[in-house]
Amino acid sequence: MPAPASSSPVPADFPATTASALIAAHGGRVTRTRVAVIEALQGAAHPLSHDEVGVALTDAGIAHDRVTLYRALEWLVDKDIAQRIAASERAWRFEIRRGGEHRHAHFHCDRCGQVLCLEDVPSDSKPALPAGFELDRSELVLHGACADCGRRGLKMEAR
Amino acid sequence: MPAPASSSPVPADFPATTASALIAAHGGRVTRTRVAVIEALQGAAHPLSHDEVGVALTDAGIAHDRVTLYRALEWLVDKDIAQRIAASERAWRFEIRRGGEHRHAHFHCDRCGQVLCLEDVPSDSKPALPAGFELDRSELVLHGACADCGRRGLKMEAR
DNA sequence: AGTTTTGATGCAACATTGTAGCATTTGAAA
DNA sequence: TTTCAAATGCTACAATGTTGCATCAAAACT
Ligand SMILES: [Mn+2]
Ligand SMILES: [Mn+2]
Ligand SMILES: [Zn+2]
Ligand SMILES: [Zn+2]
Repeated sequence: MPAPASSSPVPADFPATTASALIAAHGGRVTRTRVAVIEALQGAAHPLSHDEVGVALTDAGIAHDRVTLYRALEWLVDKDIAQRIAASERAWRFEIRRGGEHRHAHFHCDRCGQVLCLEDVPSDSKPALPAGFELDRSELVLHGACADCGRRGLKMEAR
Repeated sequence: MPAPASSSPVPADFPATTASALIAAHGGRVTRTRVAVIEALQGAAHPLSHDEVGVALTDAGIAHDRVTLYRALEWLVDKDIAQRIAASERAWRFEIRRGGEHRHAHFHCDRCGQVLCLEDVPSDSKPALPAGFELDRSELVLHGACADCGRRGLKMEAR
């Protein structure tokens, strides 16, 4: 089912939801890679690592290069379409930033390394900072053991 | 002023403060490297990267190997003498864990990469987690621009 | 003080994660 | 269709950690 071909300039401030609309709205070129990356992030139930996105692209039959993928993700973050999460593993994780949604905390299982979105735990503390400091955003990451891993049991299946 | 030489078994549960006492209290061997690392962390005004600790050791005239340093830091974290902070730079940072102190948040300047301890911003939220999850600790990192960098001005002197 | 034990170190090699430079391709505007 | 900057795909490279293993030395034991 081919969508109405071409035209229809996207209203730039309307919360676009399709990948191509999002890209175009930010003045970027709509490429297969970018579209696929966005769709991978949109379809994910939790923040994806660079590598996981890569797998998703492969699964979708989209050839891709490691570097291109890094650059695509970087661009998305830059445009605020996606955000990076440093959950204390070595690798960053990425998730789509749905318009209007407020920031939420994440849970990092120190056992299996999984990262979970805690949609209803806000991450927006705005404490008083030393003079001259300007706050951009706050990132709250909880650490512990996920249900699958259970607190008791072995130690350290992953950092 | 040489401390009373030798002897005096350290009361293992008293909050030891000297490096050697800390190490011994955790059943580790008191080595020059470990002592120097702890003292570097204790003397630091902010969390140090592996590399910064290395410089401190060099300054203190302590020869050291990259790997040994990593392992020393790992051991300290393992024993809960120090803690790791993932402030979203590539490299971890380490800080001493002073007994009884509650966890505090950190500020990461997205401009210059500096990390600052926000001693009076607690980082101890204990929100409700999905069933089966167990919380160990929570890490709160604020992002923005430090006073030196100022919000306005150039972009991206460091990630 | 000498011996022994085993934790800690040093070195080399490797792994992971991300960047930079540059020639080539391609999206999309003209 | 043509044009041309933006994206891509290499290839190198940088930064940060890790593994294996032979050697050293802290501290316990005699
Ligand atoms: Mn999330
Ligand atoms: Mn701190
Ligand atoms: Zn887990
Ligand atoms: Zn700064």
